[in-house]
Amino acid sequence: MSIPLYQAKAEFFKTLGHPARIRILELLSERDHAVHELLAEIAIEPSSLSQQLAVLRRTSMVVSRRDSGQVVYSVSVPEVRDLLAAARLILSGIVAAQGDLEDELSPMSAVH
Amino acid sequence: MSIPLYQAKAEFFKTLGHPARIRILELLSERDHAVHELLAEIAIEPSSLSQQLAVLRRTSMVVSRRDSGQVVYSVSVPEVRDLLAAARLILSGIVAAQGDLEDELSPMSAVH
DNA sequence: ACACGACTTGCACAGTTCTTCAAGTCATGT
DNA sequence: ACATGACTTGAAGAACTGTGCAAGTCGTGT
Repeated sequence: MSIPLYQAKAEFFKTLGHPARIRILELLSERDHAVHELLAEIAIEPSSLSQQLAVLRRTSMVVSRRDSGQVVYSVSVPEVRDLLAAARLILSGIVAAQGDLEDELSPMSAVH
Repeated sequence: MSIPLYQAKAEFFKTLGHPARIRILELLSERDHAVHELLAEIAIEPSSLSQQLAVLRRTSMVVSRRDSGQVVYSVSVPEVRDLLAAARLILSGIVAAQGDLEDELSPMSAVH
């Protein structure tokens, strides 16, 4: 049952490898959100949101609790904020180095 | 004309979401390596290694140069090291919370 | 010019992940 | 007890990713 570390890391990053899941984590790292609040911010089917939340729950990155008829999610590991920040840093470095990728990346950027 | 940032982030993390690519980045963040050196450390087919290197090249996370008959790779963004460290931190947090995966995480965790 | 080692690329097959629809659960208000 | 709003789950097909083999390129030494 020995899962090598690099394997665990890969799984971990894979969990972050989806736009909706990134959005969720960013919103949750600001403050806790009920599912319907997330739904209002992220343009996606309820069932799809639920699927992505399930992925994040499975990897223990978020936890949910019931609160007066709603389900409220929160990040279980506060360091997630640091990680997203580190990613932002690297990303801006890469973008700056490439200089001109921004234009190609714009389709559908209206949303955010 | 801004990139949907969460989309770019997701792509970025997706790039990290593969055991071989994690290994590669860890090795390269120690020092530059020629392909055949990577091959000696990572147990995969040459063509598979090459494919994964291509993925990392495409996302500008590594660069390659030819050097006396060999191809040498290096990380192009030094902050990658920080990112891997941040991931390690979160991972150990999650693991500690879950309790019993720790043993598996020790092989080679001395350095990384 | 030729062979060889060091890599990379193309490709087909297999496995994995996403998306959506339909159905199901659960707690609250009437 | 029933309806409703708030979510979750199951499942099927589409889309994407990874793997290994065969073939190809590139540079160096003979």
